Amino acid sequence: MPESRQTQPTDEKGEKTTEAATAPRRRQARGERRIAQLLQAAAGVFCRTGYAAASTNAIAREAGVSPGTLYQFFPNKEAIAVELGGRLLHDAHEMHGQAFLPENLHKPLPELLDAVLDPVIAFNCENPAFWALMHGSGVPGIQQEHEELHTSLLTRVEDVLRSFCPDSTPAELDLVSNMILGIFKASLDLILATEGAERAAYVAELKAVLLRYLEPMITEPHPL
Amino acid sequence: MPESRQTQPTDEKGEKTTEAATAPRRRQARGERRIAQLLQAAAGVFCRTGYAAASTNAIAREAGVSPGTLYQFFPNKEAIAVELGGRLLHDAHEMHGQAFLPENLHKPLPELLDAVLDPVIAFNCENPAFWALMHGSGVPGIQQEHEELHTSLLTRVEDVLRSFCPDSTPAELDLVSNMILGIFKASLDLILATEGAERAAYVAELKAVLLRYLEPMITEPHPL
Amino acid sequence: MPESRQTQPTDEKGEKTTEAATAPRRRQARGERRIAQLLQAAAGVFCRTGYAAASTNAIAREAGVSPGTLYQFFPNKEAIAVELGGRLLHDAHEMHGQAFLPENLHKPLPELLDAVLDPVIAFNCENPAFWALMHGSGVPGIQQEHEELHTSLLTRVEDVLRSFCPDSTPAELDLVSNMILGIFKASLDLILATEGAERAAYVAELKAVLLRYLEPMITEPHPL
Amino acid sequence: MPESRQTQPTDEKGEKTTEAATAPRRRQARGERRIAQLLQAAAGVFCRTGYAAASTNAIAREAGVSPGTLYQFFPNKEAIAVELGGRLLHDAHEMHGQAFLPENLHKPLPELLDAVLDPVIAFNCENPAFWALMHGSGVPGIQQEHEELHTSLLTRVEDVLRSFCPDSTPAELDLVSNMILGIFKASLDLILATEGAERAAYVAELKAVLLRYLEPMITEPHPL
DNA sequence: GATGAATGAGGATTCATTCAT
DNA sequence: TATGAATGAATCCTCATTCAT
Repeated sequence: MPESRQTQPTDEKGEKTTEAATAPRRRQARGERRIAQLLQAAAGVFCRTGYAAASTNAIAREAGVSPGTLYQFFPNKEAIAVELGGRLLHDAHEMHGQAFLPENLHKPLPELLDAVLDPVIAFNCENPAFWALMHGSGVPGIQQEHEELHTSLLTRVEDVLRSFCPDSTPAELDLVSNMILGIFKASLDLILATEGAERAAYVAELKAVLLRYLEPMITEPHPL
Repeated sequence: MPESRQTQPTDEKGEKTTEAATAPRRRQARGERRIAQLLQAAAGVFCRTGYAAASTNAIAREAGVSPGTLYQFFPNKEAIAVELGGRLLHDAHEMHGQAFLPENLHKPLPELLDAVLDPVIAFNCENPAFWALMHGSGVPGIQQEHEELHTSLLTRVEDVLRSFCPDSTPAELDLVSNMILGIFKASLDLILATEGAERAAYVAELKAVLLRYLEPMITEPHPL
Repeated sequence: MPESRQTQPTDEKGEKTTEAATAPRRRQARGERRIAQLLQAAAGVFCRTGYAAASTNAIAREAGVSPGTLYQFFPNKEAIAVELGGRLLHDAHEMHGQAFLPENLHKPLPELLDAVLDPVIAFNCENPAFWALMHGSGVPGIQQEHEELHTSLLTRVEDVLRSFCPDSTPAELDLVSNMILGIFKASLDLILATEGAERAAYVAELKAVLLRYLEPMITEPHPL
Repeated sequence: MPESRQTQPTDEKGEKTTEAATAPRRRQARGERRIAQLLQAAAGVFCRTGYAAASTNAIAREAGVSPGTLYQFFPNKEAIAVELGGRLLHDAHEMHGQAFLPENLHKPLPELLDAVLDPVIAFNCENPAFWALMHGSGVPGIQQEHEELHTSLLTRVEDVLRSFCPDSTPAELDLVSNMILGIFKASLDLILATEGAERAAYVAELKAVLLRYLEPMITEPHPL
């Protein structure tokens, strides 16, 4: 487990900013930097070669440190992926908060799709490692994060869906939400694999698919 | 390609073709069986652990033979995956031929979706290794097979699409076909992950998605 | 041990040339052919790759038989080399008998060198495997043959030498004979590595070296 | 070339060059020692079993380290042989510089032979692996070193020869030089296989052979 | 006798992880 | 802490040899 997670020794008392307190803090700062450096390197390597084929030595090399240093911060290879996944997951959660703003629920479907999908797509374009990691590592620790992510997203999608089709059974909601997520992921692959106008076209197409899929289900007339 | 495919050495004595030809054939039959056995074992291991994490020794063990035996028929690990992929690909191509029958083109969209999707889904349910292999092995030989499969499917989908929307530009056709394939693959994941009624529900949902996505594009009125 | 060496079941009585006796003989003949075929193949492979790097499967393939067949005639890889070495050794001994004819001892040195060296060189040019095998296999069985060959040659050379320098001590004889053999082997490498005029030049040079080396040692005036 | 040769990463902090530079240097020193240790072990194993039969595990065991350690310094088995050959080659070149001093050219032949042969023989007696490696490994990398060595020696011998027989054609020089080298190598085998007085006797005999072989060719009268 | 499949120990090499400095 | 050498189990693959047919 990375040191960054260790409960910092209640340093918030603020007193005694003398050497005895400054040195550890500086060290911790350096540690944070190292961890960030290592995670960024890991992100790059995972993206390029996938989790399984990524060697810890390669990650250390990419980060410009020795393998020993890597193991000073992470107990093993999986922990790196889990921590990286965790951080990205955290950012993703925050981003999802922005995307699924309650006020969006009252927009008509096309605008809601824009409001939700655009930031999610943007996030994934900026953090390609996220998708690469979550996809298929086969590692329990990450699998769990993936499921966490999936469940969280599923819940959010179901919430939106419920506001549009209040009469649906939970089973229906689950079914449709999973389809939506699946369609989204599939499109994300195409979006991440392209650039510029083509990418934009896939984004538009994704929205079209979802719009046409969902429109007939809407039972609750939305304002405007 | 396994070595057993080598042209059998035409015994020059020529006498007693019954006995002289039966023995080699029987031996070849044993080899064929071993190959099938090994490929089936490989399918299982690949399915469970993925290509990269699958060890040749594990495959041999699963097949109940020694590692040396495996290498009597396959020069290396990749060759196993390529041969397995090739065989499944072959079966897939045949199945696609059935699924995309020319006569299906004249059916209305819902029936066409049934006619095309049902056999493809059935095939994938019966050969889960196919999807696992084609997905992400990172191995050149399989990558190529995957692309071959993808291109072949893309072409077939485009052909269908063109008959429905003759006015579309090639770029549009390509875009939409890729979306269709993506949606199909995403749904396939869900379908393969479920069973019974739930699986059937996902199948139905997939058809609904495609139907609603494609219906507005139809420009060519189909009979009835 | 090859069957060819097994004491043939006293078949020389000559009686009963009927089927009961003919069949075995034919079988034995076939075995002899197989052995010759295998040894020839082994000679080729040993020549090309050396003993250590030569695989029994490669020898079998070169001979056009299966590995199992090879082991029907030879118990292991070494036995092939030993038998091959033994046969070549046998031929070499015969050839040496021709080269070291007693009458040659009375020729003047230059002619004696021609008489001895020419057939030996010819033999080695025709049987390059001989030299390759004898050289450096590291295998006990062959090592022994090599020593046998070496000793036999050494004795012959010493005999010649003694007739030229009857006053030499045994130690001197041994020393000089070893030098002569060494010079011969070194030159043989050069001779086998070249062709045509260049080869002839090396042969001439070898004789020159030996002539000049030995001439000053001659104490016994030879006739004519 | 072992990885340890990589340029040390110029620590950018620059402070305390005493401590900051000593630690890496010490580590590098350890690496150097390991490499030397491994090469010495390899020399022993190659000498005993030859290159092909030498296993990397055996070399590591002989060096008292784990197989992984060996691969920290050498990328593969061949690299060990090449590096070992390279180092010995380097030493040999230096030694040849001493042996073929220009001033030796003006000595009479017997003294020149002493001046040249004695150090070369001494070197080979002290580094028996050199000869073992250069002889017959079949590995491209070493083959090349062997040829390099051979060419270098050939050139030096031709130079000496030319000063003695200025009228010889290049072809003659090449022929004779190759013979000289061949005789030398053959004698070296005998010298390395013996000890004490016997070894000295072979050395003397080698000189006698060369002296008698070359004397008649001398056209240029040397001083004294 | 012949075949070729089967065996399994052994060899080269990699890589996650630990340790001395 | 940082380093990079050290470890050794695990992997892919080879090949001499045996066995069933």
